[in-house]
Amino acid sequence: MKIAEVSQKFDISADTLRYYERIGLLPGVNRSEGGIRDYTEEDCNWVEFIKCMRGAGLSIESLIEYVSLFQQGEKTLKARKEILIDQREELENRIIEMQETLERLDKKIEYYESHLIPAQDMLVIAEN
Amino acid sequence: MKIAEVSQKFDISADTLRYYERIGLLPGVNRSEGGIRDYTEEDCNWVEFIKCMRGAGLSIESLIEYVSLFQQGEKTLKARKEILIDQREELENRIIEMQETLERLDKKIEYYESHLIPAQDMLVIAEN
DNA sequence: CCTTGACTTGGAGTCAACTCCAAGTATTAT
DNA sequence: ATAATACTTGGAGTTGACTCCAAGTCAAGG
Repeated sequence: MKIAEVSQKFDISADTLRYYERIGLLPGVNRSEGGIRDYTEEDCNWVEFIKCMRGAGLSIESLIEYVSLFQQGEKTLKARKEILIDQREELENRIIEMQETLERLDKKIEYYESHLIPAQDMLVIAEN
Repeated sequence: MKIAEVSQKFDISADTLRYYERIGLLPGVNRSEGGIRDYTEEDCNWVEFIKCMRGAGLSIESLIEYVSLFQQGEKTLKARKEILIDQREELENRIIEMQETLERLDKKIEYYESHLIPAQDMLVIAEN
């Protein structure tokens, strides 16, 4: 699969794909004789995985580390698992924080919904 | 309240507070005769609010718009409510996406937990 | 009054994560 | 074979959100 197809399939710009490769996040992509990238099925899986994890806010740094350990084989199973657990924890915390903020927004919207907000109560809207 | 206190109270650097003021996210902070910032209770509420919303990933741009409408008074109630609803929606979508990723991470961790991963199954870990 | 430390400004610098560019090479359609 | 299109590279530029800096002003203690 050429870069343009991968780009379209996963809605990631070709520049970003090349960038990921450059920084070691997507290593070992095969090339044709002419030097043109040819993504395997496995490469595509990684692309999809990275896109998903980046979408959830995992840092590129931690993903590079994960991928790099992966490439070093079975002896890194433990370290890889630890990264996953760490990142899982951080993600969960972010989600919890965001849910609290969501609830806060809901309350604010309720205030606005009840058309009962005189100017002097505006402060309350900001506070809550 | 002086900037250093506000900075400490909300764990936001004084530079960031000044930056927020400059870009119109935290307008109308009072000054002493000498020109030194003196945050009111209401200013502090805004600081806290902004910190919370930024923490959940709302863009500074949308927050500036909200604050700016707020300052224009009651006639902007509808527009403000719309911003809140839009942002709430986006936030919810992000949360949902992140929860899916959390579940995916959990599955991956489970794989690692069951010490049954031979080298040729590594692909599966990447895929799932 | 003088020193010390906190505050002020405008503007420059940093960081992560892309995104774009120019010059060149490869592939494909005619 | 040639033109048009897609790909390559290294490196520069951009964006959002800060973060730092220098030079100057202000305020509190001795």
